[in-house]
Amino acid sequence: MAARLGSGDWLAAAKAALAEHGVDAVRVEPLAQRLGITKGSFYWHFRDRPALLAALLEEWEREATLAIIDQVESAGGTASARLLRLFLLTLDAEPRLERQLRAWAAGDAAAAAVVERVDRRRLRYLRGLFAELGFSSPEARTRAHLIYYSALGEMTLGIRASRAARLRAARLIHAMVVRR
Amino acid sequence: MAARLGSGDWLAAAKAALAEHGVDAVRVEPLAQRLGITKGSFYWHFRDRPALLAALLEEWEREATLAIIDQVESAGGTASARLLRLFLLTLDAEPRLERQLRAWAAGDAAAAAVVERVDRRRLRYLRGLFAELGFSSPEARTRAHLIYYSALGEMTLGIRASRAARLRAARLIHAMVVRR
DNA sequence: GCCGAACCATACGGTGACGTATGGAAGGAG
DNA sequence: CTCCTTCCATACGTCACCGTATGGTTCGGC
Repeated sequence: MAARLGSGDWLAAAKAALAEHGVDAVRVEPLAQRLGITKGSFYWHFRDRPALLAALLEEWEREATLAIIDQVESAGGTASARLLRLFLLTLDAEPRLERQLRAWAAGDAAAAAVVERVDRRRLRYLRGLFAELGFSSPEARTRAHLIYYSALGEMTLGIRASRAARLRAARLIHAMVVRR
Repeated sequence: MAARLGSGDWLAAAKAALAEHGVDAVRVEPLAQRLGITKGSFYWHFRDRPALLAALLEEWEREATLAIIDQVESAGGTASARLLRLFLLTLDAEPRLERQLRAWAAGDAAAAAVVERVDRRRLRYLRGLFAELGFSSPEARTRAHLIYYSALGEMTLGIRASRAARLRAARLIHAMVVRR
């Protein structure tokens, strides 16, 4: 069943390797071994390793922007409620991919460009929410940064408290950042 | 003049390579070429590449904790003033090393342990400042996290506004986080 | 049942690094 | 001046991976 595989399988394996061990583990021959196949398959589906990495970046850029924001927008509610919902969602988000992508971006211009675009889009969305709450443009900007940094920090830092503690912290931060 | 060099020169070169291009660029032979010397020298001063990386980690752990905190403590002032001073200092801090070390930590357990220890120490210090301001323990904890995440975000994210804008943002964040 | 296209295996040459072995050179103690 | 230590150069063997070449295998359409 599904003895043959397509470029999608390679991408999935690459994504898994990236999330677990970083971009440096996304190598053709190890992936082939992991897939129980030879690299002959890889060079049929992809031009070379850079092409795989580019595809990986492209896929992440698409997902990273839409995934959470869409989920929040479709739920609706006041700007403040959406903000809290958004923040709480990041508590349960899988941080490994996000983390490894930022690590990748530290040493690679293409990845850095993608991460920067994603950051900009997410920040723009957050600014919009604070604008809805009536904050002036620079105020909205700063508060957007503040809550975004917090979410990223919670996700990417090694220090992780209990879920209960993080939940309490999230509510407190939300209250501070929404308050006039 | 100083034709011969010691392990310190290798460490310095390694540190520069790390800051510029990440841990992956800290390789023996490229460093040797950059130093205008051969790797025969390296394997005299260091056991192997892991030993160099370990030394790099050790040095950073020492500097990263002391450097800023000491500077702030020696200046004195109220807890709030020290907090603001600390935050402003990070605006001019060189973010590349910090950034690359976190990237390194994403794929290496030893580096991750070091970064986590550094984070813990810095957070402990921040918690102390908020405790001085009279915040309860969990409140102090959350506020410490909040301001730490912000500083890290400002340092490590690709998006960097003008210095004036960042300064304004820093003051605003400080005000929010200090307010009861 | 045949054929072309899609897919995979195998074998190869090339590259950039690692670490080792061994033989100098340079510099100070005596 | 000599000798011992410290430091560096050179040459080598190895390894992991890249990308290519080429030949096999499977599958859908006819």
